[in-house]
Amino acid sequence: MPELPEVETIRRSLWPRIAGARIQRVIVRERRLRRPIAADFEARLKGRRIAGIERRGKYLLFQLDDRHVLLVHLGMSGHLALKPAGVRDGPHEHVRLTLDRHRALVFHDPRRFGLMRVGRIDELIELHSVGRDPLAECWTPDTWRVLVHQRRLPIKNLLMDQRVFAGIGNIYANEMLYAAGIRPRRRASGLRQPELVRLAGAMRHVLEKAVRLGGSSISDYRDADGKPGFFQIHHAVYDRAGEPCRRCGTPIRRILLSGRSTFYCPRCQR
DNA sequence: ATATGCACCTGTGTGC
DNA sequence: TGCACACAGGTGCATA
Repeated sequence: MPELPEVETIRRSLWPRIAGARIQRVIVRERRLRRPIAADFEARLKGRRIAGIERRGKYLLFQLDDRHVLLVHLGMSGHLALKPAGVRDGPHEHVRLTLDRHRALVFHDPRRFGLMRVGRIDELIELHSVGRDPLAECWTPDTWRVLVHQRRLPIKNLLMDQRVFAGIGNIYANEMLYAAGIRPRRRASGLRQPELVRLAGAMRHVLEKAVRLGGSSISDYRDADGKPGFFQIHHAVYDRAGEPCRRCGTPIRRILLSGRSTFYCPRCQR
């Protein structure tokens, strides 16, 4: 479900409320996530304080006071919510961290594509292949030339490659390609300099705007306080097949790229 | 090495 | 109303 803007929104809404909180109890109701939750998960968390929250791509890293890290990935349908302790668990609330001051941090994930792990940061192999943050880095034309060099795959697939651009998923790949006026199927290596410059600007602009608006709430995404995002109101192409392009009125097209729905305006994107 | 297809899950919407 | 099917914000592994 969540891409960079949604994960960043959760991080920002969570941190001021749980900074320094002590984890008093750990309740795991379902260990079968993308990978099974390890047997020592509870013991490694109990009694720790939350010393920081960092984001790497779509991963959240809760820094603990013993130099370990709680790694969380929300997959397609994962949520993190801060609730009053004692509120009854719903059917898909797999992990509950009871905090001090009568609160609980709850992980909810119907499809169970999410991930939760505790370890030293160098033990968390998932992080080894996470690429560079599209917002944190300065993307120069030289950087882009290296990235697209001899890459014959569609540019949309390159944008969604987490080893390259950490955090971009299906919604924002579609939206930034529209903003840049580039068709999703174009080969990465075939993009010309002005197109790369437009794409670099669109990447930053789309993601920053989405973060400002709290991400996209398609069906049930909420931040840690239960508030929805509002970027979906501004989607130009995502999930708008057949609807008129906001710029030229041409119906938005839907195609499949590597099995993922892909949307574009045939007139505005070349 | 690189690119695609499919599997992993549950929930929801659509059409018959 | 019920049923079958397609599809959903992601990732990883097997296969060409």
